[in-house]
Amino acid sequence: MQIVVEHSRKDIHNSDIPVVCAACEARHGGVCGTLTASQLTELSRHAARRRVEPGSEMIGQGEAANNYANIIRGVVKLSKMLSDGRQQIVGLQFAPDFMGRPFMRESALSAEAATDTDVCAFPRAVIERLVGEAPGLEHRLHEQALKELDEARDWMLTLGRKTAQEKVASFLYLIATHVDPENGVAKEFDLPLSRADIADYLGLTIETVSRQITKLRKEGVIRVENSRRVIVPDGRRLMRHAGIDC
Amino acid sequence: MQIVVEHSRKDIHNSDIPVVCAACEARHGGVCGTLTASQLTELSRHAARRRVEPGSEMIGQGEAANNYANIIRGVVKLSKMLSDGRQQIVGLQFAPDFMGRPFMRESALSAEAATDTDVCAFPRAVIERLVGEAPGLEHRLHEQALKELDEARDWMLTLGRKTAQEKVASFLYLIATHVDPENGVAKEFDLPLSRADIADYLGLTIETVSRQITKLRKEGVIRVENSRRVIVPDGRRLMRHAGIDC
DNA sequence: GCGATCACTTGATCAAGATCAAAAAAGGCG
DNA sequence: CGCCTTTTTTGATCTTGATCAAGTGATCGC
Repeated sequence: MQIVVEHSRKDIHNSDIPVVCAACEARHGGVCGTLTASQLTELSRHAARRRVEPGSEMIGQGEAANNYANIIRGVVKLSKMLSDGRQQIVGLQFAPDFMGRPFMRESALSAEAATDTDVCAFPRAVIERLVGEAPGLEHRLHEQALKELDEARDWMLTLGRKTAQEKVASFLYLIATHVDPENGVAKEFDLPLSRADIADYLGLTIETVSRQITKLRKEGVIRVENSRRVIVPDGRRLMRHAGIDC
Repeated sequence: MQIVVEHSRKDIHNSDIPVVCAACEARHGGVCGTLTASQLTELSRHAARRRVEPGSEMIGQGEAANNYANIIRGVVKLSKMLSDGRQQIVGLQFAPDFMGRPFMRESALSAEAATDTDVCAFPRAVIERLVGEAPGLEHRLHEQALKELDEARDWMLTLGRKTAQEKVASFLYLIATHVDPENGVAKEFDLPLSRADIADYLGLTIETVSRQITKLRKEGVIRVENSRRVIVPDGRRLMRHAGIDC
C-alpha cells in the first residue's frame, strides 16, 4: 500500500480531505463518498484502521453493536446460528461495503472475516450524529440496505429452489462477479471461503459442496488449482449451470 | 381508532389532513406517518384506493414499477421465479407496510395479493419528489428496508438450515405473530396463504407441507379447522418446534 | 342438492443430498 | 525435510423430502 502525503495549507482549518482518507481505497465507496471535507475530518478523528485475521469474529450474534466500519480490503461473512449449532451465512460483504446496522443497538447476526481484511471502524455515535447533518449520508445507507435486501432475496431463491449443483454454480458465479465488480465475470480468482463456509452459505454439507465442485470440474465448466483457485473458461456456461437465464 | 379533527386557522386551503387519510387505517404506518398535513394533501391528490382480488398480480418480475402503495388491509406475496417455473416467495407484506422499491425503475420481483387486499397507490414520481422535501420520509423508507432485510435474513436461516417440520412451524409462528402485530403470538387465525403458497415460501412441495401440518396436528401443537383456520394452544411449544430458542 | 372443479390429504416409491467413515492433499512448524 | 494438523475429496449407506398416484373434502355454479 502506498501512502500519499498531501501538503495541505490549512489556513482554513478543516477544508481539506484528511490524509488517511485521501489515500483510502474505499474513499468513494462505503459511507465516506457523500461527506464533505469537514465531515470527513470529523469522522476520521474517531476512525481507526484495523486488520482482521481470517476466522476472527468482529461482532457476535446478540452482542452490543457499538461500531460501524468500512471494509477496505477483504471479505466478511454475516451469519446466523440456531441454538443447536446449525449455521447459515446470510450475506457476504466485499470492499468497499459498509458494515453495521443503523438504528439498532444489538446485532442480530455475527460478522466474521473470511479472508485477511482491513476495515476502517468508527463509533456508532459519530455516524448517527453525521446522519443528522449530512443529508446524503442516510441516502447512501438506505441504498446499501436496498442492495443488501436485493441480494438476500436473490439468495432466498437459490436456497429454496435450486439443486445442489445450481447452488454451487451460483456461488462461484457470485464470487466471479464480485472479485472485481467493474469487469463482469472474472475468468480466474481465489475463493474467499473454505468448503465449510461455502456449505454454510448454500445450506449444504461440506461433502456435497466438494462433490459438486468435482462434478463441475469433470464437466469442464471450471478448472480448480490448489482447491482455492478457480478458473472459469466460459462465464455464460457457468451462469447456465447456476440456473440463471441468459 | 379515534379521528382528531384539527382546527387550524390556515387561510390557505391545504393545511388540514385530507378526509380520506384521516379515516385511513394505515394513517400512521406505511409512509404517511411522517408527512405534514400539506404533504399528505399533495400525496392524496394523486393517490387511489384500490381493492385487489387474491391471486391477482400487482406487478410482475421485470415490469416497469411506476407505483408505490401502502397496504391498508390484506397480505401481499413477493416472489421470484426461475425461467423453468420454479418459484420462491421472498417476502410477505402485511398492512400497514409500504410496497415499492425506491430508486429503481424495474421490479426484480413480482407482487401478488394473497388475500383480499386494499391498497392506497400513488405514482413513483410523487413519492420521489416528497423524499426531497420531507426529511423524515427517507428515514421511514430506510427503516422499512432494514426491517425487510432482517426478515429476509431470518428466512434464509429457515430455508437453508431447518427441517421441513421446523420450516412449517416457523411459518405458522410467523403468521401468528403478524396477524395482529401488537399482541404477540395470536391463539387463533386464518392462514392467508394456500398450501401451494406456503410450499413456495418454505422451499418445499405441497405434499410435504400438508404432511407436516398433519404431523403438528397429531402431536397437538396446533388444531386445524377447514384447513385454513389454525388454533395454537401454546405459542411456546410452537416456537420450540420452529427451532426458535425461547 | 348435485355434479364439477379445485384444494388438500394420504399412500407408495424414488432420488437427492445427508451422514458415517476413511483416504488423500495441503499447509504449518519443529 | 518430515511429522502433525487441518482441509478436502471420495466412497458406502441411509434418510428426508420429492415425485407419482389416488383419494377425500370443500366450494361453486346451476
